[in-house]
Amino acid sequence: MLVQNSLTRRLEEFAPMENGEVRMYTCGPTVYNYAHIGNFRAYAFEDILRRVIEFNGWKVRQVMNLTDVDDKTIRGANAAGVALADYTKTYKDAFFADLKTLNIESAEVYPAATDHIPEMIALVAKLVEKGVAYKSDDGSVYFSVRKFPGYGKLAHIDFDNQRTGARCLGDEYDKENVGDFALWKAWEESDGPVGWDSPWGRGRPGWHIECSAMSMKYLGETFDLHTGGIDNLFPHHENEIAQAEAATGKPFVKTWMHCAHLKVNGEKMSKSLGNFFTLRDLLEKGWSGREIRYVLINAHYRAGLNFAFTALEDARKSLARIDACVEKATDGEAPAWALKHLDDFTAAVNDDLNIPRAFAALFELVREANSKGAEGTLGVFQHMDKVLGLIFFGKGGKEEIPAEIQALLDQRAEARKAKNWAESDRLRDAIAAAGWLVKDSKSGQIASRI
RNA sequence: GGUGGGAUGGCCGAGCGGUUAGGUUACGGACUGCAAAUCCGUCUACAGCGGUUCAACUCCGCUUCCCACCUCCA
Repeated sequence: MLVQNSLTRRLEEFAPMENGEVRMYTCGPTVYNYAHIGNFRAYAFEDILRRVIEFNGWKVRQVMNLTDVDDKTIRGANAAGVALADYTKTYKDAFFADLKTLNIESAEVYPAATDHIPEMIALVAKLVEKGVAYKSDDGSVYFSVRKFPGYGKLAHIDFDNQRTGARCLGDEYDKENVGDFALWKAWEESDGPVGWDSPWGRGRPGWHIECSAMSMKYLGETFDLHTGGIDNLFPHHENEIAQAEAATGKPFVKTWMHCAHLKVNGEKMSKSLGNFFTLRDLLEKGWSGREIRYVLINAHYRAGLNFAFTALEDARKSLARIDACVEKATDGEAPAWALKHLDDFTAAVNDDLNIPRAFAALFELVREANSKGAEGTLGVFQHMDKVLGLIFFGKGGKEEIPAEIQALLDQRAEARKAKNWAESDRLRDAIAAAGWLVKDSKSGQIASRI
């Protein structure tokens, strides 16, 4: 299995570091709102990643954090006048429901930041002890990036040659260096009831510290894989490395992977452009999780993905074609040509998760099964679906044919037997008007909901 | 200004120094009483301009445009 490591910017052979089990950390949602489809592109990518790892016969121990304390969650909770935990619970629940909708496999652990404050305080304390972090006058604790050689190795940024961005100049924090980031933030008026006691006074953790603390708690000080959206590469992941490695003196993560952003109709998704969609928005428009999943995974994860409604339409038709073929597929020994397509499929997913190429192999299988017969191909479809997770997922079981439709079908069968084509066509139109499509096959009429 | 990633046929979207990606659409054919489905075929695709090469969509340079990151957005 070959994957691109963001750390080296190279394709590398990937295998578990120990015991055939991959320890993987994926940055999860900040639960202050319903997640949008751009967020879900990242989770879908991570789902594909873990499925391909499993496809290769390895086990996965995945940890996905829930950021339930930060500026946005605090602001939202205080504005709504509810406790932080109550406020975030709504969005935690929604997030898990959405993962189910998209058939994203569950991680083994979903640690919430607020359940791990002691671990974070301990890590910050260790960094202070080691002299790479300092307390400022306002009671916040900052990480001193100058004290960590190699800061910038993930983002490949040379900080000695960086000009100070305009955004930093107005910074009111009491930092020694503009690049220093908060490990612990002193309590402020706007935090309201949110806060925890610490050796540095009341406050709350900085954003980055939760991932370092929780990943090491559940996966160890060095683990296999860490992923997220490309925007997390810097500063978030860079800072995670700094925190973890400065504390332990050991390499934090072997392989980092990042997926590109999603655009909508060629533009950046934003509320002002009116092209901002949550998963729920799309479901309301009548698209299924299965169709959305198809669009989200049918582009290489490192390439920008253009989310368009025409792509959803294409997905719907493509899935219908797959369904029709799978319907005919049977158990038994797979023909050689089907196994050839499975080989192509396997090679594609192991080549840095090339899912579009994997789909091509799937469609070659469909086409050949349609022309040569689908006997014995079921197992191949099932095998491919271990990675894709949409061939057998959410197909929407066959709808029961209502009695009045069945009556029309029976009449039509009679008319056809008598070769009364005019009557047959009239009945077909009548059935269509009632919302059902009739197809005539060798084995008789097949009716399906339009 | 710095850094990174892009521009592929009507649309979506892979890819490689020379051989069909795939999906979807449109058109034609086979099949069908007619449809539908299915199969087969077709549509001067590689942003522009130079260069390297026997050969470039694929490598190099320049130009145009797009996206991302540059200190808490997947």
